[in-house]
Amino acid sequence: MILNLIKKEFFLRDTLTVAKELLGCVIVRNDNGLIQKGKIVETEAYTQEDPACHAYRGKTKRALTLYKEGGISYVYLIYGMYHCLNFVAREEDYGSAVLIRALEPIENVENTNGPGKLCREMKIDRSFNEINVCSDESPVYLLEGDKIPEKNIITTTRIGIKEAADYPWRFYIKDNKFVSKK
DNA sequence: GATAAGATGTTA
DNA sequence: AACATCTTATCA
Repeated sequence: MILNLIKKEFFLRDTLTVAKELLGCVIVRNDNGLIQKGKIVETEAYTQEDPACHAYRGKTKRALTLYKEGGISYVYLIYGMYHCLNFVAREEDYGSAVLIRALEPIENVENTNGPGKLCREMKIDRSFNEINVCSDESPVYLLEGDKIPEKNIITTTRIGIKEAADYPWRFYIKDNKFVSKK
């Protein structure tokens, strides 16, 4: 099976659409020739109008990445010990991103059913912030994957936040064993 | 400069 | 259910 790189235009769309269509796509981690791969099975959307989003309070130093043009990564540290991997969506000057919450292992990965875990497993830290994920020259990039039928996509509320916790902006693949648990 | 809270994971 | 542990944002 030939897998194509995801084009930048993919990210320059509505954040919820990007979050939904990222399901089934493949994250590739190239660590000096060591290749790790995982299929995205769970995502969450965050936008500028969303009180739970880092970009909600404007262009702070950390949120600056979110306001850049889509197609790059956004990595931040949470609770002082865990990294979270996001992909920036929308055009320049609109702050939004899609949080990757869980992967299904494909190659050289195990136990990636949580945002902090998948970053630890793939050795992703803040030096991976703002990298282009639409090029196979990058240490982390994305490939087109299975098209997930609409009926197999579950839409529900997000996890681990207090603000706007009732937004149905979390998406995951139905019956997939690797989705993070409550 | 100080302080409070956080898009989590592990352990008991 | 508690805790580990530190960056970021928001005050003063």
